[in-house]
Amino acid sequence: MRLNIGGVMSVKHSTQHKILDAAQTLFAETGFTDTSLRQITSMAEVNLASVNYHFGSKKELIQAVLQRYLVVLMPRLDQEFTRLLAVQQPNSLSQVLSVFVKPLLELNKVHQNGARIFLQLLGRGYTDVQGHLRWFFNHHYGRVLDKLVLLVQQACPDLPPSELFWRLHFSLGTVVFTMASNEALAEIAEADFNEKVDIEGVILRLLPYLSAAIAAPVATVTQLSHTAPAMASEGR
Amino acid sequence: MRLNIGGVMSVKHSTQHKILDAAQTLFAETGFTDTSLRQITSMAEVNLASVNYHFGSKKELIQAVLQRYLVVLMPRLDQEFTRLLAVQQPNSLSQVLSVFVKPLLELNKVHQNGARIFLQLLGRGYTDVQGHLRWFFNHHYGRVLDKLVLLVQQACPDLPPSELFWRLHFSLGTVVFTMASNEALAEIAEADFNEKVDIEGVILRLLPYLSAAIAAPVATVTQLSHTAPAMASEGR
DNA sequence: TTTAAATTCAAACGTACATTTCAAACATGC
DNA sequence: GCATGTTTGAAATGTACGTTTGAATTTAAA
Repeated sequence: MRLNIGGVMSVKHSTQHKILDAAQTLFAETGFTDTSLRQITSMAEVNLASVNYHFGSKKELIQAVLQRYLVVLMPRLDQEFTRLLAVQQPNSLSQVLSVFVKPLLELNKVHQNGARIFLQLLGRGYTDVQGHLRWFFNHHYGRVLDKLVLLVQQACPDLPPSELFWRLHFSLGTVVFTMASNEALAEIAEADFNEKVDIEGVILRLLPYLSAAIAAPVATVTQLSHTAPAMASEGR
Repeated sequence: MRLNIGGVMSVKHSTQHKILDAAQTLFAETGFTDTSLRQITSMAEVNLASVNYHFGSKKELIQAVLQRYLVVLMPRLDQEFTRLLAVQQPNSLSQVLSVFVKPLLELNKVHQNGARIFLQLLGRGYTDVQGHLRWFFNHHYGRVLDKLVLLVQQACPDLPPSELFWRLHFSLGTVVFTMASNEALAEIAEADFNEKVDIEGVILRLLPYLSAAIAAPVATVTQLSHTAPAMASEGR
C-alpha cells in the first residue's frame, strides 16, 4: 500500500522518510526537473521503484516534499495573521512582515536547515514550470494569503489595490529568487565580505528592504513620463 | 559551416534566424531544460539537425539567444553608466535606476517584445541550473556591472558594501521573477483591476519600488534582535 | 555548365528518464 | 508456523532527449 504521508511512521528512518530527505535536498539544489528519481533513490539508498510505490509518481513526491513544510508553516502564519487582524488600530508594515520570521525559522524543527530548504523549494516551485504546484498552492492556502493582503492594505491605506498587487508580487519575487540562488549568493558574500550568512541573516536583511519597497511612494503620471521620456514601445 | 551569429544574413529569414526566434520564445515560456530541440525545430519549421549544424549544441544555442540581446543592451548600459559616472556630484538612486529604462525598451527593436523576452530569459538564466550561463554573464559583462555598483554606492553612501551587495541581488530577483511570471501577472492584473499592463508599465512600476528598497534604512543589531527575538536556529 | 562547398534532410544512435512488473523478502496477526 | 498483507529488489519497458551520420539537395563560384 502507498501514501500515508502525514502519518507518524517515525521510529527508525523509514524508506518514505529517507526519500523525502534526499528529494528535498536535491530538489532545492538542482530544481525539480533537473533532479532524477535515480539521483534521489541513490542518495537515499533505497530502491528506485520505492518512489513510485510510496508516492505514486514524481509529481506527487514533489508535492509531498512541500507539504511536509506547508502543513507546519501555513497554520502558524494563519494564526499570526488572524491575531494581527484582531487588534484595533492597523499594524505597521514592518510589523506585518515580521510575523513571517518566527514561523519560517521554526521550520528548522521540521528538518535541519528546514527554513532555507523550504524557501528554496518554494522558489523552485514558482520558477520551474510545474504548473501543478501553482494550483496546489492557491487551492490549499489561498485563504491564508488573502489575510496577508488585507493586513498590508491596512498598513498602507494610500496604496491603490492594483499597485499593492504588483508590489506584493515584486516582493514574492525578491524572496523566491534570493532563496533559489541562496547558496551561490552566500558563497560570494562570504568570499567578498568575509561574512558568514545563514538563512536567518538573509531573512532579517530582507525585512527592511521589503518594508521600504512596499510602502514606497506611488509614482505619479508626470513623474513617470519625466523619468522615461519618448521611446514609443513596439511591444504587445 | 557553422556559426557567424553576429553576421548579417538577413534578407529572408534564414534558418539560424528562425531557430533563434523559436528558441527564445520557448525558452522564455518553459525554461531552458524543459524546452527540447525538437520543440524548437518544429516551431521554427526547420530540420532537427540544423541546430547542431548552425550552433554546435543546445548549450551554445542558449548563449546565442542571449547574445542577440546582450550585444545591444550592454554597450548601451555601459555608455549610460559611464556618462553618469562622469558628472560631478553623485546621482540620486532613482536617476541611476532610470537609465535602465531606455536601453531595455530599445530591445523591442531587436525583436518584437524583445525587452520582455530578454528579461524572461535573464530570469531563466539565473534560476535554471545552467552553470555555464552565470560564467558567461560574468565573464563578458562583469566590467559593466561593476560600474553600476559604483553608481549605487555613490547614490547611497551610507550603505555598507555587503548590504549593498545583498540589496542589488534582492533587486535582481525582483526584476527577474517578475518577468519570468510576467504573463500570468499581467493576466491577473487585467482581470482583477481592468488594467492593461505592458512591459513598459511593469518597468515603470518597478522603479519607485526598487529605489525605496535599495535606499531603505539599514536595520541595526538592536532592531533586528527586537524584531525577531529568541528562537535559536538549529540550521547550518 | 561544371564543380565544389554549404546546407538540409531522414534516419539512426546512445543515453537517461519515469514508470511498471513480478518475484523475493519481510513483517504481522492468528 | 503458517498465511496474509506489505515492502523491497532487480530487471525490463517504453519514451524522450541531444547528438551524429551520410546521402540528397541547394547554392554560388569558376
